[in-house]
Amino acid sequence: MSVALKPTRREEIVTAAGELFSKRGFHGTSMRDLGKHIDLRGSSLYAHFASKDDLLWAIVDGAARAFVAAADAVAPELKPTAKLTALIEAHLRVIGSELPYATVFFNDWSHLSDTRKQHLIAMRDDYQRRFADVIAAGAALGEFGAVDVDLATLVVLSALNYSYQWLDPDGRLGHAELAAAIAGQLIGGLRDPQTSIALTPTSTARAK
Amino acid sequence: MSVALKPTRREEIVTAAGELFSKRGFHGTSMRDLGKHIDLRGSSLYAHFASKDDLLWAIVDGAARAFVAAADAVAPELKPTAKLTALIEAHLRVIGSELPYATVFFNDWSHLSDTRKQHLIAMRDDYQRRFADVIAAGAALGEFGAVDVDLATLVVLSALNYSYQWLDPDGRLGHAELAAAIAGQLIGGLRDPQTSIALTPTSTARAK
DNA sequence: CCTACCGATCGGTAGG
DNA sequence: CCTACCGATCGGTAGG
Repeated sequence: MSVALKPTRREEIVTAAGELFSKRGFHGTSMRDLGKHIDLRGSSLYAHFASKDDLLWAIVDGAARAFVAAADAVAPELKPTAKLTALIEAHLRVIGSELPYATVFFNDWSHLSDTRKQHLIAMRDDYQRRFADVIAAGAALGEFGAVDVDLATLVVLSALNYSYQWLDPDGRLGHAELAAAIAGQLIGGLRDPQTSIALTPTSTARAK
Repeated sequence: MSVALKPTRREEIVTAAGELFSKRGFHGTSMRDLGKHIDLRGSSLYAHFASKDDLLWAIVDGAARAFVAAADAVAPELKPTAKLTALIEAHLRVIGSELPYATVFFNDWSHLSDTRKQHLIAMRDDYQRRFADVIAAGAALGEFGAVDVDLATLVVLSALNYSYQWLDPDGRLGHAELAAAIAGQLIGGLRDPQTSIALTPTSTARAK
């Protein structure tokens, strides 16, 4: 919440950690490396975080909460198409506006301690259900076709999540245009999923 | 190619590294850890690989080649819709059949040495172009709508790539069904992208 | 492929 | 927030 002016030392640490972890990975960054970036001894970081895992958790949990908060801000009374559009826009906004944190979130969540990993998975399942519910409602109302809701949800969220790899806040398209185009494409796929074309049996050989 | 019987020691190492790196990450796995899993001292691994980076490269380059080989096996004369379906199926087949390698490919490619990273990015750009070309051809022929080709390509490949996180070779759906459903959804989005709905200005507050 | 070893570095603590 | 330090471990090499 308080971000703009006079970041606390703790915030400074989290910001720097977000940048370093996102570039070199959690295990590829040492506490000493991190300290150097904010003129602090590595050992002094432990006055603010009891462990490296706690620091990772600050980032990952913060990102998870940002996703939930953005989805919470979507008007609940919207019809499925409009609601899914808003959810997609919100999701992309969080990724785009907090790219280093989003990168750490997606790349390094698996290196959290077991308890926290479980906690995070529960949060993710909840979050995912919001998308699934909207897609199911859209299918029920005829706004979307008769899709496999769980699979369709995974496809939509996959397309959104992987965008942390290529989203460019300073890119050719502004956020609104980008989000609208992506939402349009993903929702088009829900409205009119194509029935499968018989696949020619391509190479049956395993590639390796 | 030679996989079924009597793996060489080198293959054994790569297989074990694929499993460990995919679980704990490249920097989270030590050469000694790896050695233990195949009854070898960590130092003995250096008789087969000159460096840990070489070992990561064996995995990542192998996965990259598998993607290219699978795409090469797609009949070139197919019309855009059928061709894109086949490309999607091929991409998912590589991920699903080599899940640990695919996981390392997507999670740890950024930890390669700079030269190799550059090499890999060039391969990826080539590979990506195959998808972009088919989508552009489809748009030109009217099989697809007038999409932003580069963006539409990123959305399709993002949806496919992130699937390494949840694809389950022993899951509810078989590979063919799964691939057909995913391809149907993604191609539906290219055929009939929805024009954007005016977005209500949801929370303008940054989430963090 | 092993033993023995290198210098460097790791996450973290004690005690101020 | 620092100095000094802990035991453990890292990637990698020498020499067989």
